[in-house]
Amino acid sequence: MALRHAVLAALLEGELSGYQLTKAFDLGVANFWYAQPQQLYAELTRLEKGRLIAGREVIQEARPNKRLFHLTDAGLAELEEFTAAAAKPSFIRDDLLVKVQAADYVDTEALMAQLSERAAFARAKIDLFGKMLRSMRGDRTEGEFLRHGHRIGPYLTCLRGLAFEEGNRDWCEHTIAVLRERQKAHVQH
Amino acid sequence: MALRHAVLAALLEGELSGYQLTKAFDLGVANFWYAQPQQLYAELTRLEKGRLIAGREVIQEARPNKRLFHLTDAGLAELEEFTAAAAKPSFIRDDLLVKVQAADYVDTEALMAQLSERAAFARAKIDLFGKMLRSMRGDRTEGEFLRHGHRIGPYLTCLRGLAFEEGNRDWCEHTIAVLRERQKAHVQH
DNA sequence: TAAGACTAGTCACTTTCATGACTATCATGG
DNA sequence: CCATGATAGTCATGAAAGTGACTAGTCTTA
Repeated sequence: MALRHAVLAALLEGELSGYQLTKAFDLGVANFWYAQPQQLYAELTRLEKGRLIAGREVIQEARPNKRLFHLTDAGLAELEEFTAAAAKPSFIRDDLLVKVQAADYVDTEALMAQLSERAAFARAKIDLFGKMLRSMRGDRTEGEFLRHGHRIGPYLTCLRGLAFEEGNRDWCEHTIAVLRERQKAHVQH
Repeated sequence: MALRHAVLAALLEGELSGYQLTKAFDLGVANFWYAQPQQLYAELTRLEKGRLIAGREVIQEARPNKRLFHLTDAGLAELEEFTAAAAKPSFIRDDLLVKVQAADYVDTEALMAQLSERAAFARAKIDLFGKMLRSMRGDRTEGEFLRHGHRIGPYLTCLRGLAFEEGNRDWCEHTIAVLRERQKAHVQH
């Protein structure tokens, strides 16, 4: 029951089609969850059956018809219940960390390539988050916006995403530097 | 195929029993993955069947007998192959972020309680990581250790875990402060 | 003007993860 | 001397997440 609530939270923004949701959850734009189209469509079906969301069909001319979903009262209640329930601690769970854990025993070259790829990915997301934050707060300062803005949830999660990716970038760069220096030292012997 | 490689990477440390592994992966001590005992035992069984690890029984007097596992050559090869393969990007996936995303619509009191619980948890882990790092590097400085230490993988992943938890702590505290100030402002109207 | 990307979604299937309940024995504290 | 808690695991089952393959029309651009 996890993606479930992420979808409900996303629908707080207003009406969204399944396809729009996939855009948000897909390429990592959603900074608080991630899921693939198939999972989202399946979840939407389940949620609609449970009457936590309701959809209405929109007939379109130039492109396929779509269904726009919105939260029902029951859906909002469910989300509130979920928020009140105790959260389990979260952990990093990342292939790349497993690989670095094994760094002393495996091919360093391949590992460094992956670390720099990840660093590049992180930089791209940092960029994206910066733009999203700016667009959410408009011409107000961050402090101003957080004090008086009317919808700060997405802004706050975006801030976490930003910090997380900055952490990724810094760690990847640092790790690369360490591995490179050891490589150099090793060659000299 | 993810826990699988995390277990292999953990066994690089040397021989470990299933029970010792659970201690490492359990309460979040392992900074690069997390799993419950049942999953680990199941994974160990699978890995042994696939001959990626091998176990030997140790008969004990005062406590139950145990099986110590170690990597086989095939296991090391598998780990190397895994490390060379492209890593998929990782995402934060956290209940708490979903809840904050909904912050504008749900009970703030309960949410703040969870945020401060999480902050406390993060502080505890920061402490733990600090101790682990110190014990790994001994009396050397970090730079010294990273240049010349003979096993730096766990140290590097530990650094990522530390930074992650510092990020959690800071974000939780900041978010609490923001929510509290809004609450205050709201009451005054 | 054909290839490729975008909108909009579905079906079937597998792999992973998580949970609860259970069995033993021994050591320690109150 | 009895209740915890640590050591060392096992079994069964359910929930969640991930993957591949597909349909079908439209818009863009090289």
